[in-house]
Amino acid sequence: MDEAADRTLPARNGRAARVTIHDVARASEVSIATASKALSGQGRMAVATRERVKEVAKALSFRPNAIARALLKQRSFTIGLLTDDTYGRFTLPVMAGISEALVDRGVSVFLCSVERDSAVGQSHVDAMLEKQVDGIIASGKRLDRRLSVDLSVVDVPVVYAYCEGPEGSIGFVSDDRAGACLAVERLMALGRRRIAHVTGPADFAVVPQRARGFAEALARAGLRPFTEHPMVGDWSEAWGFAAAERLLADPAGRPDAVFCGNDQIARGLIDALTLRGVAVPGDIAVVGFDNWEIFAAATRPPLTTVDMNLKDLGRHAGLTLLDLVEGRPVPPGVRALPCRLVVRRSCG
Amino acid sequence: MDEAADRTLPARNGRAARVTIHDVARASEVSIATASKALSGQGRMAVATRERVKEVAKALSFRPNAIARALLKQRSFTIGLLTDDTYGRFTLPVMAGISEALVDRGVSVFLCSVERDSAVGQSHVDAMLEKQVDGIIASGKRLDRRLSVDLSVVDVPVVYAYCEGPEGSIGFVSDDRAGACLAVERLMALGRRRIAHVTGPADFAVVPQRARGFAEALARAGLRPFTEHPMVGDWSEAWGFAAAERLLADPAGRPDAVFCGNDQIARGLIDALTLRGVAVPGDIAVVGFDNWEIFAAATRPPLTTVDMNLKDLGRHAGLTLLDLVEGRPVPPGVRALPCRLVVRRSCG
DNA sequence: CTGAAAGCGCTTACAG
DNA sequence: CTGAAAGCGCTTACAG
Repeated sequence: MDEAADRTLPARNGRAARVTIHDVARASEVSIATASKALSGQGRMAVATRERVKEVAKALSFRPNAIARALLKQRSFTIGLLTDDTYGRFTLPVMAGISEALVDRGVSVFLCSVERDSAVGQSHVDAMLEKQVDGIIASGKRLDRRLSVDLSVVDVPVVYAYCEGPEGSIGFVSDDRAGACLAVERLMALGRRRIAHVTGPADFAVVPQRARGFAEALARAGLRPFTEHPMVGDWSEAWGFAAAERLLADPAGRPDAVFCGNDQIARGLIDALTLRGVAVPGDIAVVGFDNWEIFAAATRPPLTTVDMNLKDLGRHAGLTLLDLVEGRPVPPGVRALPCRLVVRRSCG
Repeated sequence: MDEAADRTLPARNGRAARVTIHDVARASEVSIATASKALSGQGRMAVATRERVKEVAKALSFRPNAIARALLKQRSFTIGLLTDDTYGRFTLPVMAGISEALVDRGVSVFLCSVERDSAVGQSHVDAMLEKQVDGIIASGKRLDRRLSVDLSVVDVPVVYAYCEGPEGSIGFVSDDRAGACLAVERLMALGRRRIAHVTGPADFAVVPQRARGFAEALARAGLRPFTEHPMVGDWSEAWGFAAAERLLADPAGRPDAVFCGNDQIARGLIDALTLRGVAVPGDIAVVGFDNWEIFAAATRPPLTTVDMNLKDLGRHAGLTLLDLVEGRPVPPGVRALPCRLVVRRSCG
């Protein structure tokens, strides 16, 4: 054993050769089959032998070669994560949730960004499949967009996270309609009755969803929206700023609250209100959507906003993919996961 | 061949069995050795045979098993990317650059976030090593912080990207001093002479670096800083806002330009100036640092700022790791990569 | 020009 | 209780 522990390892390309189960077996004076059984904890064997092998393995800093195991077991304990939003704000928490859920079960995550060019994206998917990923998670920055790569023919399980998938696939999205209800219910609970909705471009699926939650929550309370239709613009601070000015200019009177389609719009709107001497939340309460900390916390006053729980969404996607990989049945369909309201000072 | 192409593949766990080089060989009526040689493009062989094998492989959608190859070649074409900044703004472009540089060479990237808890982080590193990564890139959100895991004993090459490494390691950082010079030179070229520096906490390494660039550029032009010492606060809009008010209140007169330590500070400062009726860039020109689009482009007026070229930094780190993996010598040391100035309207 | 054999590092029935 | 053998899918000398 001592001899084994300090024998000089043969050089390999300038680096120390890895120590294999062969080395462990030799130093423990057992066969590699026995060494394997001892280390895996499987089967019955003399306790003394098992302990001895384990000690030797430790002394040699033996690290089992997962590649060899994967080849044998036809399971790599590796998944692929595709995203078309490397810079973005949405995929990041989703990724973190996926990673967190899987890394605990010994599964590692290949990250791969598929951008506009679908040929490049497809070749990345091919690379993942060659590396024998056990499954793939497709994630994106828009609920209503597909990735540019075709995953329908892939022969491993696929789960979609914050991303549109084909008919009959398994996916997770945030329940933006219900999230919008939370926001509006909060405003109403504070006594606000003249509530406007300033939001993003109507061709984003989330826009009508959030607008529906807004309208439904008001309707349940017997209220009508402050403007007949939601005020639609782009997702920018500039639009929020402009929307505020439009609202203030209306001779028909002002709203006492605004539910914004995202935090940037809310930020711009609050800035404009402040510049015009309108108190937030005193005169007009504001709620945003996204809980993008860097905006929500920096707004003056800090912004109450809807958080989509994207990390949780990622966790669900990861665990569900694991179910599929391990053969547990999962019914197809898209699950909408709940949002939560994060209360800060902008709504009183 | 036809028979092979449409034979039903044996089921494997409910899914289609993967087609192996065995299947290709059988359908092409050659040995697997020949099939391998045909597909790899290596060695001399009858052109007709090679073509036939290739066609069969295509017809069968043969996808070589990279795991088997990795086991044999002792090279996984996989690297590990560690970061302690899953949510953050810095690691993202770095990651994208790494990925981009490596994916083209057939190398896939395991993403792994190591947070506070170093025990968990270490176990992630172990998982990567068991999966036989060819090398590791450590990246972070601060140039002057180490990751919580110890990589000095790891037996694969390691490169540090926007992250502090141990003595004698190989790393890449941005040249913030030179970046600051760019900013100040621009302001001086526009005729500004009374230039202040409002920056972040002095215990961030980048703060003295940027301050040094600021001071050096001024000194070269025979100018002195508007305030004797840089104005130090935190990295927030709120601090920028407060700093503006302090500058305006000074009876000794106003600066005609401010170089800010980051874009958030610049944003807050510009907001405050605008509120007080000071024209940007007319009365006071402003330059930021980071080029965080979501701030820099949304500022009114849009912000001129220093971009650290982080994607490029990631690309360098990736390619350098590849050099090490493939045995090309790389001298140790930290390389500071150039920044670039992105000109928008805030500096005229 | 083509194929049989050995082997990468491991696990798993099966025999002794 | 322990070990010999087969095999995961591939590549690479080497022999024919």
